[in-house]
Amino acid sequence: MDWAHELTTRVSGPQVVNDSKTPSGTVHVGSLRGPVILDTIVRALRADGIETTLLYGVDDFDPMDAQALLTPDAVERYMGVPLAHVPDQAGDGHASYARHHAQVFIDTFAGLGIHPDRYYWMSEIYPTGAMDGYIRTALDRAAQVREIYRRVANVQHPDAWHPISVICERCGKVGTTIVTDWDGERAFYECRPDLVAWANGCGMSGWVTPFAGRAKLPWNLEWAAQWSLFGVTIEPCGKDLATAGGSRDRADAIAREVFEREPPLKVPYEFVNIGGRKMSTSKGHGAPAHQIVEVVPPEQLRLLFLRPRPNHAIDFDPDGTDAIPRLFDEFDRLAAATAGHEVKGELPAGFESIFSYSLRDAAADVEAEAVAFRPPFAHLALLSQVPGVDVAALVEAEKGSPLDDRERAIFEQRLAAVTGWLEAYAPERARISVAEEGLPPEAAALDDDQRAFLVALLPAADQTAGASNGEGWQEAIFRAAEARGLPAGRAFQALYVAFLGRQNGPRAGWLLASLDRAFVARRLAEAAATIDR
RNA sequence: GGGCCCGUAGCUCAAUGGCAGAGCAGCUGACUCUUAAUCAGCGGGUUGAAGGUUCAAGUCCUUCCGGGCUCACCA
Repeated sequence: MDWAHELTTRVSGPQVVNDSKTPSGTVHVGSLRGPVILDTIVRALRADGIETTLLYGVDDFDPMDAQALLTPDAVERYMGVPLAHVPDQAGDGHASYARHHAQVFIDTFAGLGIHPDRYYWMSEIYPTGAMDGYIRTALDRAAQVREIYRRVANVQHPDAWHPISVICERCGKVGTTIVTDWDGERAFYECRPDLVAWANGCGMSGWVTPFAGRAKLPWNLEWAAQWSLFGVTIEPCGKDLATAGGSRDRADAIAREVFEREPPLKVPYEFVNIGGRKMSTSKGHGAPAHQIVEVVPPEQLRLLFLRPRPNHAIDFDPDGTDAIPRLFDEFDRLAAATAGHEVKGELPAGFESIFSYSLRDAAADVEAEAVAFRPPFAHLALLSQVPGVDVAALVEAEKGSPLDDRERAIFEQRLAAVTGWLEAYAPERARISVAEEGLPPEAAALDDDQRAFLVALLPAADQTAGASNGEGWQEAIFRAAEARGLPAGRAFQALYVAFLGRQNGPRAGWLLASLDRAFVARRLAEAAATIDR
């Protein structure tokens, strides 16, 4: 967490933190690292008393370029059109395609406790004329812009190329137009059928005044213009943009040389890998991104993203591993430490900050959150697998007092996470299943004392006089073990082996209480009778 | 080809240039009511390799090996 506070020592005066995103498709979990870093920086700045504004841009004036997300009949008409001018394909009431997809990530951010002071929409900014000064400067200095592209990015545009994309007056596309002349007030553009492979221009050409929303700066220039327009002082960016000669380098050079303003402090960050590989929903790495959000609540997801330094790639492999339970455990450990409890092992520097920045609510009472009761994930996973058990009651029993409202919310969130984890990610060893078909082969290894114990337990399975609930069974188990002089641990082990085929399991009393009584009696007798070796 | 990151215990990761450490897993033991919990203890390393700087290198420099991501049209 030191990384965020280190950052605060490198700046002075009020800060404007900015990021932006093109609302062209769905949000995947890896793309949430940037926003979490952004939000963490803002919280750290404010914690150090630095006046900070968080801006988030919606680049909805960018051309539509994702064919797969358009209905087939809309492809020819809308590919290349500004996202804000494409109708909502989902037909669920949004004003445009851009509004629909932007809403998805705005909602996702809110779910993670990320609340920019202002979302700005480029489709609204351009028509106000706010960008006109930058458009004019860029066109006046077109030769300089071309030189920067060549020098910084090794991109050679034709001499007639100008850094502006006009929105075609006839077909409305912005991705297909090229400006080849500029007379100081008007730009000459052509809407070419073959300018880009993914969209077809209509062939229109003509002179147009490229202001007030009739044209759009290319991304690198638009980025630099945003910095000047909003006075941005800090802006993180992913490694795809941060690479040498990449988008950020070009925008930096344009900011300095064309718009004559020092670019904001750059915070490059690495991506998130699944099992050491690029995140993929189709390559069998087993971690469809949207599923992770269902299983990892906001606080744990924030922790995952903000704990490592931004320039470290995160390797997160939830599939068949205990990565998710450990994430919860680490969160709980940080909570305990923040609450002032003794915890095992070393604590990272600034662990209180890591904990408080992981909380969804930036204004949360950190102390109250830290002391709130949180049932351990793995334990909950076991309890939840025993049919007929009142998990909430057991959790309250563990706590020793009723859960308050906040604790109940945490519990329910965790129970949902546990359920999702068991369904989608949990390793086999975490799953409990009763061997209903027959006695597990492992029962052959039971010794005489254990068999005697099982016999002694038989009366508890009696239809009328037997144990009636989990607690009754639990008591019967201890009594039977004591009567045979068997240590409780070995008694429980005998039961787990007989019913689950494994050395351990969830609370045995409740497990047995959940099963059919005749079945329990039969199984106890079978296991007790097994011939040893 | 350019750039970035990584390589330290079985796994995930720490270590202002100053005695290589945690968590989890593992092993051993304790436990008459949370039994995958809890408590106590143990083992585990040529820090990818080679050179260099230094009183001192996991850390800084050079080269190499390996892994990964990313850019190279647009955004």
